[in-house]
Amino acid sequence: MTIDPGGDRAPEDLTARARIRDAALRIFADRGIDQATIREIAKAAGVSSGLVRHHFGSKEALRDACDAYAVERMNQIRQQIFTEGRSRDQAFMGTVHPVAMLMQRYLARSFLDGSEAAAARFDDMVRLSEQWLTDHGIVPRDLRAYAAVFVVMQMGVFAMPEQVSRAMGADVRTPEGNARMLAAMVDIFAHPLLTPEEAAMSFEALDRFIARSPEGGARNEARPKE
Amino acid sequence: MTIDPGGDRAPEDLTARARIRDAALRIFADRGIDQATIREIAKAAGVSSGLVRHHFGSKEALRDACDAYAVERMNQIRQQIFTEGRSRDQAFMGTVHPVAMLMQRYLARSFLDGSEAAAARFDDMVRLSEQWLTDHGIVPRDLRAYAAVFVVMQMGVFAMPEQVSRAMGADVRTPEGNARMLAAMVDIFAHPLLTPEEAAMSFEALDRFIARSPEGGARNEARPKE
DNA sequence: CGCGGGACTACACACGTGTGTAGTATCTTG
DNA sequence: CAAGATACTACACACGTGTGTAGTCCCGCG
Repeated sequence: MTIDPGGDRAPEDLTARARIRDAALRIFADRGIDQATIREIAKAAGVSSGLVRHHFGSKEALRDACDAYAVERMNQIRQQIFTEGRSRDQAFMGTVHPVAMLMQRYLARSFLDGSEAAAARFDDMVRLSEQWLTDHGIVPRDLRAYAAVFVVMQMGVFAMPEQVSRAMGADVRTPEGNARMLAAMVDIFAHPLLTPEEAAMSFEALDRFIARSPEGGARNEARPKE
Repeated sequence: MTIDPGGDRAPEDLTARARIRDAALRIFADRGIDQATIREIAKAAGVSSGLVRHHFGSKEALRDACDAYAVERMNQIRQQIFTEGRSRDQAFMGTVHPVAMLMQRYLARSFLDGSEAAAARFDDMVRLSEQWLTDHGIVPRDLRAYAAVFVVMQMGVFAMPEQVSRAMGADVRTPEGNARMLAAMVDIFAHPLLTPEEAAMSFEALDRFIARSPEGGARNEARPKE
């Protein structure tokens, strides 16, 4: 099953440029950005490889276009869910949207590969997480590290869909499999996994390492790129 | 700072074969397996590229050797920590060991890239997680999905060290930065992030999707490859 | 000493890659 | 209609890759 990043439009109705971008987004998300080839994308879009270059200039520029489009689509979906008054469960329901699923996988790949745009996007997500945590009255020992780890944990789930699918016995790239995976995430975050005693012992041991470092103790220095 | 996968031995004391394997492990973990090149590994090991082939036959075989060595080293470390009677916090303290840090990053890359050995290793970790959860008296709604997601979440942290480091403002590839990151993980798992009401609403919404699928409801079918 | 085998290197090959270029079709617009 | 731009293709180039091959060095052993 292939997901159309454009939504409900039929592929033949799209311009070649849009078809290329959609194919790139999907293949980038599936194979990883470095592994994907221009020719493969062109073939999937039903055009020549030269046309990809004609429209986007380079692979890097094509990736930038995908980044921008992914962010735009995610914002659209967020907006749509929000204005539909589904704010109760927006955080998780948004991710079962087929297009959102694809975008999440694309973004995860983007984080893995690394780029300026990806870094900026990641920092956005960390900021959003910090806000969410603060709004929920959660006050971690180390807010920034907490939020950063929180984000990578969530994205890790979208970064290794094959492993999760095989272990679960259901394809997480389908809405149903994805929903089941998300339900497991909710379950994880709904209950504590460590007893206070276990956590205290781990903290004590880990703090010894952190304190040993000259920089490890500093926690609230200026954010890189605010 | 580069970590020596072999431990405390000086690089010049190792055989060329071991130096190649160590260099491969480190470069695979840093760049990703597909991105790493034989020539780069050879250069890092101080040998010719032909020697890599002479000793390992192919890149895939080199990777297999790294897989086997990573598992072996991880078991050694686990054993060591266990026999030292540090079982209280073994789960997290083991991962601050410099070699263990590297192996975790290697394994994460391995999961991302995908291979038979990686899949088997992942399934091992899922099984271990299921056991750990059961031993801790945690009974999730969907044990297999829960354990699978739990594993990818943890590995996701090791898969995107650059993103976490930048957001945290400290390199998680150092023992201190890693310890700080792990402390954040402990903090996340020590307290619930969702209220029972929030979790219930999310479950209700997600279950609608799961129930819609013919396969989504089945959860305890035979494990693939037990 | 002789010599055989493993460690090791230098070099070449085939291939896939992103990119460049020239040319053709198709659409737009005055 | 004319003509210029735009969409699009086919083909070639330079380069890095994993892999193959021939040859050299060196150590152990009869």
